[in-house]
Amino acid sequence: MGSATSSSGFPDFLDLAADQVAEGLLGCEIERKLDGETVVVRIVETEAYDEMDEASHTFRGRTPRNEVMFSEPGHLYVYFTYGMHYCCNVVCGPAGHGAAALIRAVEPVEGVESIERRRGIPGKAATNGPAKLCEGLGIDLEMNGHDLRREPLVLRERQLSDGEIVARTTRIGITRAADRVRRYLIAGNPYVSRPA
DNA sequence: GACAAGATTTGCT
DNA sequence: GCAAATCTTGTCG
Repeated sequence: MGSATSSSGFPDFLDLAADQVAEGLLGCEIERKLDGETVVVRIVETEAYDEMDEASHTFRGRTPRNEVMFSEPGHLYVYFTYGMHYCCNVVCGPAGHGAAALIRAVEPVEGVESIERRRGIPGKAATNGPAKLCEGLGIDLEMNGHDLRREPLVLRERQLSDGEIVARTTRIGITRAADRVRRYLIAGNPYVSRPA
């Protein structure tokens, strides 16, 4: 994994393959500035996708929608689905390979009230799902392609706490390549969308 | 140009 | 546990 919190705080492993990035993102923080407020959350669950994956948006090549997944690692790929939900991913390397790590669940660290107000629901139910956390953090298509090194949405590397262990399982909500073990989560964390 | 499916969430039975 | 809500994207004709 990356070194223990580099000076800039920005992860140095994002140019690696999707699975390594997905695992490395666990424990990392996202700082979101919106409406004059600052919200900080900690990533507790992710999933890996890339061109060789039948379940990935990039499996059948480049399209207007997935173009961002082929851009520089460290950018945000946001997509709209089911006619009402947004989900966000961190673009992974190597650059131009159409890979990304879906952020499936986060744990509030700061500004919980702001998240709950936007979601209209208190507690872990406010951020324990890909579309839920996007709504809670006010992320939509306007953030597609955003550079995560800049405000108002910044990604910072953080180590897992002592005793925290990474668990791997098959992914959730997909029908193709459903048997591939590419979902990563912090074992036992109460904010994950579903236990391991 | 038309149609089916979708990296989900929520509410009701 | 199951189905509805809701609409964009990709694929096929």
